[in-house]
Amino acid sequence: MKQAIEQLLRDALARLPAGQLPADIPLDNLGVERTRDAGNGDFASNVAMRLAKQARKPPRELALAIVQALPAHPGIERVEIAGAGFINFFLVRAAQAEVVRRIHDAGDAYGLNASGNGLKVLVEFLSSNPTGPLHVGHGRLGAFGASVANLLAANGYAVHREYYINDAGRQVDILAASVWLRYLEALGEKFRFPANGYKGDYIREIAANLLQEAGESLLRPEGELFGNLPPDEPEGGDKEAFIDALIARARELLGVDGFAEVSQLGLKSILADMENDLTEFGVTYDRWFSEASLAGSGAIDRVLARLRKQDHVYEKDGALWFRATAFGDEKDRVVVRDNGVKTYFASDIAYHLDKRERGFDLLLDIMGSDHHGYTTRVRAGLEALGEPGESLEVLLVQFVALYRKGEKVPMSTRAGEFITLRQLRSEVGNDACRFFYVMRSHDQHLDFDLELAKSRSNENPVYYIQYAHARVASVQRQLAARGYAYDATEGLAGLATLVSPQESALLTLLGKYPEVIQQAGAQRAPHTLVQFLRELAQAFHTWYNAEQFIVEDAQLRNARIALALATQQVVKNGLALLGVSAPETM
RNA sequence: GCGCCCGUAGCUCAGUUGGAUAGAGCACCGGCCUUCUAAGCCGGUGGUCGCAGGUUCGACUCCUGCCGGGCGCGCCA
Repeated sequence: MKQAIEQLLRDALARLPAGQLPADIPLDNLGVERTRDAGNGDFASNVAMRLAKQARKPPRELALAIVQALPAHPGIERVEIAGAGFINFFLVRAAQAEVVRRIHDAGDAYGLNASGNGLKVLVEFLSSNPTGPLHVGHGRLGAFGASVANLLAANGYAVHREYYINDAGRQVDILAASVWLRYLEALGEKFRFPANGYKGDYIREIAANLLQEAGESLLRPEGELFGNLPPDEPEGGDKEAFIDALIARARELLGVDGFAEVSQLGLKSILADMENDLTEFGVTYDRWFSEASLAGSGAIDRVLARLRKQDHVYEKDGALWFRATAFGDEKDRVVVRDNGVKTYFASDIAYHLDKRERGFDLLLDIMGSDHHGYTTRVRAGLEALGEPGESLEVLLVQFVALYRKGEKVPMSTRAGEFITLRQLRSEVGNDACRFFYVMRSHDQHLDFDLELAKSRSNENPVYYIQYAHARVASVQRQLAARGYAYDATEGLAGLATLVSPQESALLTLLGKYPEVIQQAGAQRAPHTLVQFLRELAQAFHTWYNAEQFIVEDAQLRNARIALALATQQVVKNGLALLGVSAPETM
């Protein structure tokens, strides 16, 4: 409808007598929008106000000229000029109810559109270090990333979901060392655990698996391991230096293969656990991409060679630096350290180039807000390799704070007192989790109220929306119980009977749904859909209380049930995009 | 110090990319169940949109400067 009105306005402007408007006025945006207030019609355009200056006419006078030139349209009842020069469009009411037929015909596909034009987009999200279980902060990234990916798919983008596994760096060595030490403890060795090791209980579980798989073959006496190492932090030393020395020693004692066996087992266990956790959460990926594979395939070296050839790198202090400042970054960045080790940033460039080489038009990265600064760097890398900087879009998601009974739940990874995603899911349920995580804009800190998420009452927005869906299912059950059957043909034929204010409000919202999907996708803003669903549920509950659906008059009854079913369908479609279930009973 | 994000009702937040009288939910006050689920509905109280300028027909929205909060600023990953 919006497009139709825009076309009418274009036609009207073209019909205006020559000289009324300068010839070169831009017609890309005619300012057609839904009105907030039904008193101002269904759609409004501010085009007369925008063009008033160029036309050298008062806005209202120009609006009048436009309205007089406006072609008739069967869906538009009347057009009014209001306020400073708004042109308000009032739709024919009976036509409005036709949305019920469209929803009936489209079913699960209602709201889908092709605005994405099949553009290939790779959504990389979460990509947490595989060194421990996912916690509540990761949960938000997962829920948000999955919902954004769903929205893009609904808008006709070709979406690929990917998880980047940081399995190549020092933290994997620390993981391996931690697992091995717990393994030694399990075999009765006694020593103090390193300050910088991973101390979570999951490490002990992995160590137990290691013991089962490897038996005592990896046992080495504690004395050989710790002899002649620099002091750890508790002894006044540097915990970083200590753990590095410990890792080097472990490699000596176990051999490169033995050490790799431990780290592979650790990685495998943690990744399997993450994938399982996320799958239960309804968050799935098309591919888990290994950072280590980039080094293995020579992709990083190829990138470095290209940068060298184009003179985008230089040597200083024994390290190799990328001229990021030439591409808008605030400082140059090291890609190869003086010890010959390639940095994480070097892998990042190679990874993003790889994405482009796989044919993705848009690279959408979704990560925690602490990764700020990353965008400029990686974009600089892409540009240096001849890729357009706009192909990379980064969404930074702000932190989550849990609240229990009004008190902030303390969380610190260091002290090991973090709450895992699994714990949260089992406490409040997947539906409430998925919903609460995307309820707020991603650039807003999220206060996650545990009591509210758990409450089975009208205070809880998840239940409020799900209840609308369940209520319709209940009406259907009641219908059958009273010996009626829903007749869709009659229902759709009787749509013109749906003219009460509540029905009209509901119909308007149902018609708006495709626009909401488009907007939420374009803005990568699932919370927009959340707001909409709440409004829709409210409009439904209001109607439900105002009117009986199961009435004697068969045509009216069927028409009302047709509208109820259409509402149910839209609630279901919307919740599906958010990864929230639509229950038949509650 | 520099960079990014945020500041809207008592609390948590929307605000359709510059439009009409700034909106929800919670909390609070008052009503509605012999009738399809009261996990619901109806009505009411509540605002100097952090502050000060600027841009224009029009600013919560854009620009500048302050104030306040969060995060980030390694040859870490």
